[in-house]
Amino acid sequence: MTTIRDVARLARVSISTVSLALNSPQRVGAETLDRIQQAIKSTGYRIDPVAQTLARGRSSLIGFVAANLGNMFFGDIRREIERQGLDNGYFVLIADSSGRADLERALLERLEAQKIAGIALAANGHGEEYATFLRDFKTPIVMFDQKVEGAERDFVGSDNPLTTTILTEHLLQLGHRRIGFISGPNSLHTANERLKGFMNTMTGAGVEVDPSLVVEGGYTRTGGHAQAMRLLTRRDRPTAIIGANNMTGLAALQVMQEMGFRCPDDVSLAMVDDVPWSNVITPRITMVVQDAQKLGELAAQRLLARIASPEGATAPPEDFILTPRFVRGESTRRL
Amino acid sequence: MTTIRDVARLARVSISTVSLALNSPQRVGAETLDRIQQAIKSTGYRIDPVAQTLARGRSSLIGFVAANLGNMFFGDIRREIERQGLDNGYFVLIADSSGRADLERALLERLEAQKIAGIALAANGHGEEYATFLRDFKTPIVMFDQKVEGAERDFVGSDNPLTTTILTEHLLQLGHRRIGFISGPNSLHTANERLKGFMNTMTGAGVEVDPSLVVEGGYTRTGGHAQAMRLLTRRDRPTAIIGANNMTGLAALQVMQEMGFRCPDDVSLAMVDDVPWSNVITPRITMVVQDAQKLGELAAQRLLARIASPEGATAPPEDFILTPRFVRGESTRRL
DNA sequence: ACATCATGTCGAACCGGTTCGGTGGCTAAT
DNA sequence: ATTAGCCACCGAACCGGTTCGACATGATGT
Repeated sequence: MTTIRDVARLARVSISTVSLALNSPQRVGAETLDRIQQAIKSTGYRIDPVAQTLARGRSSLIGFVAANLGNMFFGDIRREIERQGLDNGYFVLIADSSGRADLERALLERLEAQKIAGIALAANGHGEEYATFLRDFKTPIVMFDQKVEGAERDFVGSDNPLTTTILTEHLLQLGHRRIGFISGPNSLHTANERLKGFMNTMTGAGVEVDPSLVVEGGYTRTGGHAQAMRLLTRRDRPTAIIGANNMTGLAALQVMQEMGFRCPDDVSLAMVDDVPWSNVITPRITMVVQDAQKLGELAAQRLLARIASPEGATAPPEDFILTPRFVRGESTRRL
Repeated sequence: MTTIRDVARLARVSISTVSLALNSPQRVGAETLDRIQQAIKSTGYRIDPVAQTLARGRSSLIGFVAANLGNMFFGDIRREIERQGLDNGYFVLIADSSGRADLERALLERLEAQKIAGIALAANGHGEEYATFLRDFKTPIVMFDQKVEGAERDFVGSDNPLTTTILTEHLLQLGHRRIGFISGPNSLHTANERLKGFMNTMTGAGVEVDPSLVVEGGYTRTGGHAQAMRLLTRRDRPTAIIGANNMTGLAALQVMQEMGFRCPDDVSLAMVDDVPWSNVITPRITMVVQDAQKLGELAAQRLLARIASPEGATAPPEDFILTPRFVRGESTRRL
């Protein structure tokens, strides 16, 4: 391994001059700069990022923390952050919290110990104590998808109440009144907002919500499956089901198939978020989708800005809310 | 930040003793050890991984490099490696090469500069020069999925010729003779082996293969779509199609749906590898699946063994080949 | 009683960079 | 001619650990 000292010796300058040449070339004399660059070429010198991190107190790594990388939604965001990160010289360190707040916290602390430059986080914790933890974190954090009230961090997400409002209005328009709603964990911001969107739209339309038709599927496949099963085995089963995310929506479809119900003839279905290959699933599911790529873009830009400049670090936190898009499928029919 | 020197001062020992206490407690006197641990508790000292990496010349990070994290297959493997890694104190640094060999190589070099402890790699490069690059890499590497001849590294994968052999035999048994095969990039080991499995089974059964029915879909959704389109728009279109991986297989299904063909009534379909939610796709696709979790387990174990012990580092490379499993769906019918 | 050895601890060098307070030489202002 | 100021460069301290050789002490062997 050739070090900065080897380069200095070869170029007959001090190591501090080499360091200068590397970091602020304009502050070094033209001829000297030339000699140094020659020496770098001929030795094949590559700066040691670890030593640099130790000396600078900050690495060129960016952290990406989410609940479930298997979910295409997070995958798309990750890809975008990784792309922009690499372009700016950052490596992306990925960690999957599996939706566990305690694990997520441990991960964040480990990332911080690595002197990571910044973190993109889809939080799974909640509550005041957690918000304080996030607020006092010294490393720049940009939150996406899940907003944590009181964390006072940049946030990039979608208009979540709107997602379910759109789907609910759509179903109401088709004549549905008994609508089952498979919600997410009430510790999650998006889950609460989506539930709110549903409830408000229903009551706003003068339709009373049967509370037993609102179930909590944990945003997961297994949770969604169990709850869809509960909804569909009832005598007075709903005429339509809304899945608050892609996992629970598809789980509901799976249950319908397993139980021999036909969608949409027997039960209508709509959900929030897309999945890969949704266009080969029969029936094409009616959904509201978020622009994951755009979300990733915004999150990455904001994070890089925070990291790069001192003024970026002190700017007040900002929210970026995108409007989701309605995609009509064939999984909903007029009653 | 409290450092090792703070702890040393508080425990009234030298910093080297604190370091000893941390790394080989049995070499430190009981009473001294006690004082040091007290000091650690009371200061809340946490070792700085960056400084440790610099001093040791090796970090506690593991790299995971694959072509497409969005593909569930890689996702499952990643999850397993991450799980085992975390259990052993390793963080997993993920990088997506997007299937580009040059990018992959750059990523590997960056990982090495981070003094990463080990790498799990699904290679996308090929050729002798690339094999040499991998062989001479100083960091432990365990390869999975894609074997690179001459790299002389541990390899964890499936019996790839068998995957397509099984599918081909299945289709032959159903009376199919004109079978379209959407292959992967011939720079990839798995693609070649799967193609070989198909060709050998066909000729072994005395069936001549129409070379124009063997196309190269690049293992990607778009490539698979284009090639499936070519196959299905022919007058003498095949009666069955095999997708060499999940992307191309599903792309073929998508084309069938777009063109109004019914599967399996008009064209039969089979593919290698599963996708999430395949059980809500109609028809249920006949496939041969790899045990991704088991693959991840093996890869992680092997990598950790290489990293942990000096004898592990010198052990000769070994191949671990798993047998894939046939999953019969309803996408293939008797002619 | 003396050489031998194991045990516990320490000092100092080292890993490979960054950064800050100089210093010497040269030009510009007074 | 003197002072001021700037430019290019350097020395040394520092980031926070690890590791190795040395040393003091007390136990063991003969």
